[in-house]
Amino acid sequence: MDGQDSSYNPNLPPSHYTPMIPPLTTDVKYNLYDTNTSENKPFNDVNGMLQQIMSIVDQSLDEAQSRKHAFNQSRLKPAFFQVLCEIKEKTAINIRNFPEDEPPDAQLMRLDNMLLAEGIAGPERLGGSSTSSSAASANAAASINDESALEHGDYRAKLSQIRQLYHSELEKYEQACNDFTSHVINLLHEQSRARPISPREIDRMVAIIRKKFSSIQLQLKQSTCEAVMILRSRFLDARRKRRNFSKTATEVLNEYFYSHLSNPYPSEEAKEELARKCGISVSQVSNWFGNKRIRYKKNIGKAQEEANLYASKLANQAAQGVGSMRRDSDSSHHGER
DNA sequence: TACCATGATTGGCT
DNA sequence: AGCCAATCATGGTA
Repeated sequence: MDGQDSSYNPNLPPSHYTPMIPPLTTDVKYNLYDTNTSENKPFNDVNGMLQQIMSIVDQSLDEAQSRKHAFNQSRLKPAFFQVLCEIKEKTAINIRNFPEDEPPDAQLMRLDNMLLAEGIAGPERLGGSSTSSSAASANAAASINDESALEHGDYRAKLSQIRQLYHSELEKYEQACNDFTSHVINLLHEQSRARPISPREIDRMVAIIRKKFSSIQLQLKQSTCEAVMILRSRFLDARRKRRNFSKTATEVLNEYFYSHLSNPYPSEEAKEELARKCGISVSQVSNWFGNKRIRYKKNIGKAQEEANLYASKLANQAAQGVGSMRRDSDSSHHGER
């Protein structure tokens, strides 16, 4: 075998050996390991040793126990264990056919990427995302950001809550995994004095444990991703997060609508101005007019009062002298109602 | 809690 | 691209 295996000595020095399983007998005779007794001599050459081991099942418990201890003290034991380890490597272990280098799980990678993208898994990042975006889209009414700042903060708070939970859980699993792994390693090391265990076997066991724990982590990551998705859909889906426009905004929009009732189709420039006045986006203005037109048409009777309301409002404004800058198309053509 | 109001979305049309 | 109509999903309220 290679140098790694040949250098491996599965045994502590015999003098340090303490049996894990206490002798079944309390008879002191077999607890004194006298290497000078005739029974122990056969362990000094390979053939004798093998013979002793093979016939151990025929012996009484006490006798077998005694031989076991004699074997443990034999100078041939390390070499013997080494051979057994090599045989194991070639046969029994391979039956399990443990995949040595399994490809990284695709799902796990996806989850990791997402967690990284959401700022859950990566390093803590400072909340500078909104400042740059608002600067970039200056025309999109600064007050929108003000209005949604509270919710945005709420979103970030919930996200960091998820992040915190994720990290503490992850750490917990990591800790548990390490504890368990070192425990098993210790156990195997201890057992390697009594039975042939190769370092590769231990490595494999560690790999198995890590795999088990990583599947637990996978579940954690999965549920974290789920939580983030739910959070996102709650907070970032505008449709779900519909807010009524402010009273002044609807007033401005209605004012325009009823003063242009004959042709309630604001131009792009008009939309932009309305958007600016109302602190909403242009597409929101378009939505509003779309909804308004269709709903006005559907229920003209009901809208009549509203129309009168805004008509009188306009009249008042005109009477108060604001009318110096006449509203262009209002009085000239509103024949239909 | 039921019901209506309202902003957003979707699909089809021009 | 802009619009209409239907629809969704939530907000507000009696």
